[in-house]
Amino acid sequence: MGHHSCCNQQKVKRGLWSPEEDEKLIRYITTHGYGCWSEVPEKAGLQRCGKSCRLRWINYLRPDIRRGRFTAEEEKLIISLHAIVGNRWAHIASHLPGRTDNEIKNYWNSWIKKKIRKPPAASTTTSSSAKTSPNNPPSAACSTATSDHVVHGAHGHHQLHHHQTSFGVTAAGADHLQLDAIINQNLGLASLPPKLACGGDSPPLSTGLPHQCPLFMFDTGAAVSPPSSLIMTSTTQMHHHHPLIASFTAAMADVDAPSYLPPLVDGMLGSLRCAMDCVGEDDDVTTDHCQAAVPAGAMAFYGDHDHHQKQQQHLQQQLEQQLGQHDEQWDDDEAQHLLMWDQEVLTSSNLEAMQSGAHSLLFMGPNDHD
DNA sequence: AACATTCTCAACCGCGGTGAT
DNA sequence: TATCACCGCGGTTGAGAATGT
Repeated sequence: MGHHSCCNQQKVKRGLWSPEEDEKLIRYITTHGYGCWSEVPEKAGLQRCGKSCRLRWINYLRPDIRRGRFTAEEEKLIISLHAIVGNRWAHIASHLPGRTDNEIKNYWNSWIKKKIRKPPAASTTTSSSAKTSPNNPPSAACSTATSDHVVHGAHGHHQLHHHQTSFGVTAAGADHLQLDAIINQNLGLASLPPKLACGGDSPPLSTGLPHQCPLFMFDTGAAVSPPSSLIMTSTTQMHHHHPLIASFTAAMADVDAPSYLPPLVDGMLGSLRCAMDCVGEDDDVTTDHCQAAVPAGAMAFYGDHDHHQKQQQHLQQQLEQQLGQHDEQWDDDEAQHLLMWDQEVLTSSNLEAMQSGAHSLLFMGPNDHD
């Protein structure tokens, strides 16, 4: 194992930090700040590299660090955010004040490890045999899969696979979407068709998890064929009590701070502004109508949108053609809640343009801001 | 009690992005 | 434009703690 390029010097200490070292670092940072980490070790009298000092400060010594177990709300937020941004721990951590990316990453990895270790047969049994140590996330401890399906994104199609492989096999070469699928399975979601996985007719879960699934995400394309991902947000089961709402309402209120938003929607700020304007202008649309929010920072707006019915029907056909490579019937009630990408009127041609030009498509609930 | 196994989490590594020169 | 140094991030490791046998 080599050393950092910044710490090739002799006498650079490695390994666990001693209380004395911590004290030196804290004293230095609190009096001088940390403008240049490479200078910190020398000025603080530490035989560490700057990188190590930075890590120690950020992950452990920061005064605003929040330690202790993750709350249920934090867990839900992590799950939802991970479904959107994947292993972008720093992004996820930015939504959890006082938590570090390292902490979240460790938490997630240990959780996933537990899931992978579970034999497939266990997924059809009750959770009574699951370890219920306080270390286990509730959602993991109560993960009684109700499905034998795993959703994979592959080569332009989303597919349902009967669960014939162990989690270990599935996860071994998996990207985060596959892991999501595993998780979703364990949340009892994957038994539904992907496009309806969050649908209003999904039965309440008996897992103790909120029965309103905030979102469902699946990969529809190979890397060379955008969109690389689609996020389907349910409407009927989302409501404003979801913990994500508060988080992203705050984000919406500060759309000039794009760094707050995950990159997935960095390019969507125009749409979001438009959506916010819509809320402001339409008296019939209250915050209670902003029933859905996904971690990507999008919102679904509810309201009277009869005049969009034809557009939606047309969109439905398009989606059925382009997305519906499987047998399930499109649910009209669900279709009611599918729209819409920008302030543009949706046509088959601009839908195609959207799909060819966008890295990701985010379908939100119907709005009527045109 | 002793040993084995599993879990937790702090720390390290290497890569990519960015800004200065 | 190329190079370099630095920073931040995600992946990984490994020591110690906790738990199981």
